[in-house]
Amino acid sequence: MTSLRMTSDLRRQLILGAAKRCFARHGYNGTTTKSVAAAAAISEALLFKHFPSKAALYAEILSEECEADPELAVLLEREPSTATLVELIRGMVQYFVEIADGPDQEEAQRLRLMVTSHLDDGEFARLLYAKVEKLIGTVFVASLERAVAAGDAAPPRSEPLNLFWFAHHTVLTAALTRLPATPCLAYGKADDLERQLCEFLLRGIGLNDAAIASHLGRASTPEAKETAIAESA
Amino acid sequence: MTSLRMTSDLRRQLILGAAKRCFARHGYNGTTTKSVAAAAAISEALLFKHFPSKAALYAEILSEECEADPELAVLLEREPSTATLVELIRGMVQYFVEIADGPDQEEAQRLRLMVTSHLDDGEFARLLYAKVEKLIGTVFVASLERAVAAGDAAPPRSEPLNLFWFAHHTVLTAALTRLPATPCLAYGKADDLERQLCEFLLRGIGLNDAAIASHLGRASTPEAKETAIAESA
DNA sequence: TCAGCCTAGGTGAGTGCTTACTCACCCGAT
DNA sequence: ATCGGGTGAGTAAGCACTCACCTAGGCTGA
Repeated sequence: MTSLRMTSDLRRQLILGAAKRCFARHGYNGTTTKSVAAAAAISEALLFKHFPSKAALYAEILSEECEADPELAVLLEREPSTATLVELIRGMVQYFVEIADGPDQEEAQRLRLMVTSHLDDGEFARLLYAKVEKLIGTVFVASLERAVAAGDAAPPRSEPLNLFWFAHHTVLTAALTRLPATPCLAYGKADDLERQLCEFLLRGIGLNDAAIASHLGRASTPEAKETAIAESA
Repeated sequence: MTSLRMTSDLRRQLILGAAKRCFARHGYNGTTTKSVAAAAAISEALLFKHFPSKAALYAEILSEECEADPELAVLLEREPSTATLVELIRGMVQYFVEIADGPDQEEAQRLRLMVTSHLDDGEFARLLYAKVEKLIGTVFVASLERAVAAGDAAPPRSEPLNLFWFAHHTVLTAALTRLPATPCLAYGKADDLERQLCEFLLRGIGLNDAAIASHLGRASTPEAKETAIAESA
């Protein structure tokens, strides 16, 4: 094994990256420290110089994975409105639908960790749900209120935040079905799965068809998105 | 280890039951043949007299788990209608919501197997999805058509079957969040989570609020269900 | 009737292999 | 010369799986 010398911090990051890939693909029990060391192109001994145990390595990955997406922050800044609500759902759908065919599989790993947490004690999932709720929940609820006030949506008879979670649930499983090499569901070979999901979710949330059509019809390109944002202000 | 003598078939079933519990709770890699033997109150050697390998035991559980629910068959017999559609969704929601606090945890095990399959090669999930589609899909699509014809639902702009899967996705994750000992989401401490889910899903499918209110408002007891069925005929 | 044995349910004590983890040691740069 | 990055060769425990053996009972045949 001939590997270059490097700083401790960089090595740590390389190990974490390799371990993340391994744990996400094979789960905690299905991953061996030997395979992680091989993926990081180092010896097993060096791995244990950086992390005291396999469990500690796993725990560090989980806590690191809790950090928020920077691109999400953009949505937070937006004025609450029907357009923001639609954009929020569309962004969520897009994110989850594209998880499977992401190039680096990083988002797929996050999904795998999230799901395995549900099968375990659920602690990681609770942490992540809480973070998402703090980040997106408020924008969602405020935007829904505005949409109701503007006559774009029916007043919700449910806890508004739950509507967000229901939508989240839908796209999470949709992404899950596309995780294996051969997808679990074909969705009628739909090429516009994204649009179908958006319509379903927005209807479920309570938006009327006119609002959905007007806000969802356009804005498929970033430029168009900007236009929609400008119009909504 | 003092265990009674018994027939080979009965012993097989006891082992399968114990193994199902183990695999569902800890996954394939997390389950040891020793723990399965202990759960079945027999020696490990006897286990291997009945099943040639751990993998074969797991495979048999998966194929056995593919069998359909008998109670589902009732819904198949019903005349397609808006009421049937609502009942279908309500039944599905009820089934998934009650998974977590089922007494024997048998349904929770099925959910766990289903989800772990998605993280693996997805083969078991594909089988089960295909079976569900054959059983419920036709009734769902036919009922949705009737609902549209009756003016209860907007004509779907999506593949109708996908609407069913979207609804299925939602409740699947909802059940998943309630699988750990402490639920991953509180849903605003909702006691009427079932109703909120039904409304969200039926709206998403395209039913108008009047139809939802009239079909969902009543029929919370079996007797009322019968009434609704009779009225829908 | 009953010794004798034969079979099928059942097990304790392993087998070889893999796992997480350790330790004595190496080497290049300061 | 020393110190931190790096390793080969372990170790003890745990894994899936096996084998020689045990024992209760049913069925012979004399």
